[in-house]
Amino acid sequence: MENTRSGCPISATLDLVGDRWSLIILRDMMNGKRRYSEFLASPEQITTNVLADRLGQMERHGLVEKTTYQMRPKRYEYAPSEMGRALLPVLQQMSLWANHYVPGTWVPPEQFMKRRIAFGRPHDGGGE
Amino acid sequence: MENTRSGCPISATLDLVGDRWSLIILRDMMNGKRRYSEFLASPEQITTNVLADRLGQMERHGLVEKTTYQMRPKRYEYAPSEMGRALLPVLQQMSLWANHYVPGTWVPPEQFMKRRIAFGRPHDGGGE
DNA sequence: AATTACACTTGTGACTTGCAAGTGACTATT
DNA sequence: AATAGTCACTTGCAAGTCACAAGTGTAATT
Repeated sequence: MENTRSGCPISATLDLVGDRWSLIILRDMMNGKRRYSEFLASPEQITTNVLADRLGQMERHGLVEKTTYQMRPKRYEYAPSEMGRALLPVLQQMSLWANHYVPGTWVPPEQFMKRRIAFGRPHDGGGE
Repeated sequence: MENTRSGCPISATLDLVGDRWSLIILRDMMNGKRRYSEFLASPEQITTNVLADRLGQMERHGLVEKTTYQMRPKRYEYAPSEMGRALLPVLQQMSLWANHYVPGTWVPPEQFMKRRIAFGRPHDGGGE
């Protein structure tokens, strides 16, 4: 999941977030979660090594920004970048789709579904 | 990638199509491709075993319908079901996002981006 | 000094993927 | 009639990714 398979925008998106976990973490961030332990607490039960790996990957790709929220002991928090936040419409469409076609899925809160994002000017993903 | 991790519609969607290939195959189907050899010919270069596996998985999950288009020798074609076609908005949003944020991605044809789908009545995914 | 909290890292085995080659049913060509 | 070709796969194996459990480093708390 590192370099790009083709110029197709769909495959490019999947090369960045086309796995079982990245968009779950982004979803949590959109809902205000910021810390490692908060992501671990989600019902999908991501494991610690995969979480650390995905956070690092998304940071390298410019989807997530890592900041130190406390020195001594050093503690970090993770927030979605503009590029990361701009994936909200993808998450919203997935939600609408699953609510229609996958029985038993819950309906997300209005504040999640109604939120609108605005694209900023494009920037380079800052690949590794 | 088989049973559901939580009731979250995003995680449910990812449980069905959250891998590197399923949505690429669906994209090809949305663009009219129907046959095994056509999917293999795409620039992303899926391998034969993964293609066979994903087609079977998506068929079992009700995203794809397999029909025999010729007896003697038996030949099959794969078309997206309504459930599969309903993922178009997800693909469109991914395209918009990548065109904005991932340099070098091509812009999909208008007929792909402008197409609109209508949700039918919900139906059960037809688990395996 | 021992315990707790947070944010990870490491080790191991199981599962999934990529790559290459082979198979079976037929059709077309020589 | 034998050979070659097409299509839609299947099989085998090595390499990569994942889940699960345990351990590490820094510092505050008791």
